[in-house]
Amino acid sequence: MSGRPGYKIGRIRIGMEAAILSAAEREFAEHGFSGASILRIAERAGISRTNVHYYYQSKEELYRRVLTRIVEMWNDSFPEITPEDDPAQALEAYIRAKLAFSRSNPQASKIFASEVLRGAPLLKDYLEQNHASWLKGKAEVIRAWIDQGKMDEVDPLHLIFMIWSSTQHYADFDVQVKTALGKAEYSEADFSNISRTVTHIILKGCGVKPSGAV
Amino acid sequence: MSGRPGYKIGRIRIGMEAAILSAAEREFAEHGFSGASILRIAERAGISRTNVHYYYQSKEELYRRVLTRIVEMWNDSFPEITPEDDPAQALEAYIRAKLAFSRSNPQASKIFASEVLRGAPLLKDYLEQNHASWLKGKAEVIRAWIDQGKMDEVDPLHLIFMIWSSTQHYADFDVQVKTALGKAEYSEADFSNISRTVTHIILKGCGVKPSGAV
DNA sequence: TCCCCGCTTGACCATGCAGCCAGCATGGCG
DNA sequence: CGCCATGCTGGCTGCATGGTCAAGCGGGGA
Repeated sequence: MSGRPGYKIGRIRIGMEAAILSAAEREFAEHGFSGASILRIAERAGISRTNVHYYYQSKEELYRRVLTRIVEMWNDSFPEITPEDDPAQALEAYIRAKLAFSRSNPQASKIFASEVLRGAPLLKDYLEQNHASWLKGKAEVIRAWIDQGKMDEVDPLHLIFMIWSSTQHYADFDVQVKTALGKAEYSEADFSNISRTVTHIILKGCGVKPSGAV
Repeated sequence: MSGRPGYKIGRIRIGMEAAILSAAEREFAEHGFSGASILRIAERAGISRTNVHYYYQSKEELYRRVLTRIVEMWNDSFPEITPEDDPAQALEAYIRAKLAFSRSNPQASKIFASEVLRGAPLLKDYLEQNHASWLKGKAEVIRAWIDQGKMDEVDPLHLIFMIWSSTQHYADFDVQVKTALGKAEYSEADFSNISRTVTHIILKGCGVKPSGAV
């Protein structure tokens, strides 16, 4: 606490917790909550099973930590939108950001999906409080754009869900998509393809002109 | 075997297997493969745990049966599309059908999603053989439409994925959506809203005119 | 009436897993 | 050099679960 701050106190702890969280993220993404095993998490992290319990008392506590971390990353990763924005630019930027997130954090996406799929017992609160009002905020901005005649009269909420689902899809259902593409991994070209197609359809579908550039 | 055919032989069996499959479908939809328990499946079906094993030797066998049933329903539920079709009508019909399926068979959707999410170990074969070529067929039709100038130049495969994901979303992520809507269940109005929004964005986004009707 | 066969069940077994505890290692600070 | 908090481990317990088996049940046909 004194001297070199944070030198001794939990120096190892910090590293271990990060390692465990990372291992847990992979494990939960591949097996879901009930399918995940603490033993495998330990093996992934290269430590003993008991040691996982030293840092996280219960499986659920560990899982909760993983979930909140994901939600935090989420909140930090997406651009704000305002009624004054140009819908074309704002939506395009948003789609790009969402897709980039699916690309760089596929596990996060999968864990979230798997949690919602099983009824979101541990995300109920978050969904009801933060997420619902977050969605409401976005929907109001889109509503404003519509009222300003900047875009077609579409249901804002369902537009958001369309963007959400079609970007999320490439992380959650990657096996299905990759099989269809006949590839083991996405290529750069695939991603620009996806980005172009989704952006094109969403923007044009909402009746907004693509931003000035080609 | 002789006499009144099918009278005695497995008369009960037929009913039991159906009851178990139905119970299993609900259980797997709510808990995924590893989270599902044969005991709970038995309780849902109102029979003893051992009796489930009498009809289905192993959990995996039961799960496989559920999966193949879903895939079969799938294959029967969606309209064919041909290069001669009007894209507007064909796509709209397709979206409607897909959405109707998500609505009436949310469990099927969820089970499929959950299986793909965990890497589709039991669907690999299906995905590689049937599903991939099915997608390819659809993509070729869309390609033809594009070449005929009936719609914009969009990547056919990703268009299909967009339709797929945005319709599937309302079954798989229903908790999230329902929370956002502030409802416990979808209403008729919600569904026509969804249908209208998705259809509008997809059709217009692809550059096809809505079919003759208003 | 009696027997056969499909159906049903309770008891049993093995396994994998989460969680706890008591004790051991270790490395930095006095 | 010795102390002690932090870190780490093996072993144990209890529980849920999948799966097997041998024995009972019951209804329809001979």
